[in-house]
Amino acid sequence: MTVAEVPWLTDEEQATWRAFSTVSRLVEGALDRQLVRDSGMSHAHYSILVALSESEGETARMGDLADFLQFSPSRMSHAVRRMEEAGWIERRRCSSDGRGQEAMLTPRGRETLERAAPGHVREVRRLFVDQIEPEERDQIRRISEMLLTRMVE
Amino acid sequence: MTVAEVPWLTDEEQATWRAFSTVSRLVEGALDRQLVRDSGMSHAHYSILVALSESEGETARMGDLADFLQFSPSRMSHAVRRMEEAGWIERRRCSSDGRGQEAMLTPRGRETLERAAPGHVREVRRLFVDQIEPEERDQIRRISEMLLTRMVE
DNA sequence: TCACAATATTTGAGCATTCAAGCATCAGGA
DNA sequence: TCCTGATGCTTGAATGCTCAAATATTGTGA
Repeated sequence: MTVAEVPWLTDEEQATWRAFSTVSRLVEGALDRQLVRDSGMSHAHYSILVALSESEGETARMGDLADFLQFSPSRMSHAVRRMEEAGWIERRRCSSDGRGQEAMLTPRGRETLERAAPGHVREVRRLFVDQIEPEERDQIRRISEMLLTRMVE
Repeated sequence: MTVAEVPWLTDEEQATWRAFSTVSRLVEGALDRQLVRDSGMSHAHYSILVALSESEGETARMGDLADFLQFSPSRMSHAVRRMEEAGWIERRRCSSDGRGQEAMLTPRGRETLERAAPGHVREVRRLFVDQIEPEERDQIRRISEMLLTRMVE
């Protein structure tokens, strides 16, 4: 496809895209830094701890975790290895499928999550949730879920 | 601050936050992959090329670039070094301030940008711009710019 | 039953980003 | 003029993510 065949972005489209893209990156970066600074974990690690804590038996298959969080298998594998080294997670072979692995939250992992959560939630509120009106929240949610659906399906 | 003192997220707030956060990450990741695959550059590199191409004389101070794109100085420095190695950018000492550096687009950098742009714009359209109605676009823009203002000020 | 493709996950290399520290230059006051 | 702190940028170490390749197990059709 040549340049001429691509409909360029209008000024409005470009301004919207740049604002959205920049704010996403800044919010994500700020959350990451807060978690690393105060709890020694990345936002990815935090999300995995949350996902496990919400799972039946605080245990989940690697693939299910990856699907739920929309992580690549490799990202999940690297992250869980780190977290196992930190003592937050244990891995064991899946009984029903020898190829699979189950990740399980350890008591220490649960404690770590519980200590990290308040500061993280406060930051999510400060940067995002408490900045937007309920009406705006509904708009963002609707649009985000629509985009997500089309990307994931 | 203890757990009890942090107002937890309601289900609605949490759903909104998770959808926004996930979709931002997926869109950013998809754009990055498209650029790496088709043009051998990251989204950060692309943004720097665009910023330079829009600058007076296709030249800009490192710090101004970093401010404009909301990059950390160190991120900008590493990125520009790589791009200089690739022959897309030249760096020279700033004449008015011996501490400063000016980054300038090379002809090869401009060509690289022009070749990369159509595919990137197409992807931005496919994943974001063309998926949302004009009304939704205005909503996203307004909210994003509001959040940005409060983060950057 | 056997071969072979599909699936689940891991691994290693390479690049990007962050933080902390370092270097050079500039600006302002004694 | 000199000293000192601030500024602009770079550097190196540590970590995380992506891709491609590897490993192990499972399912399937002949």
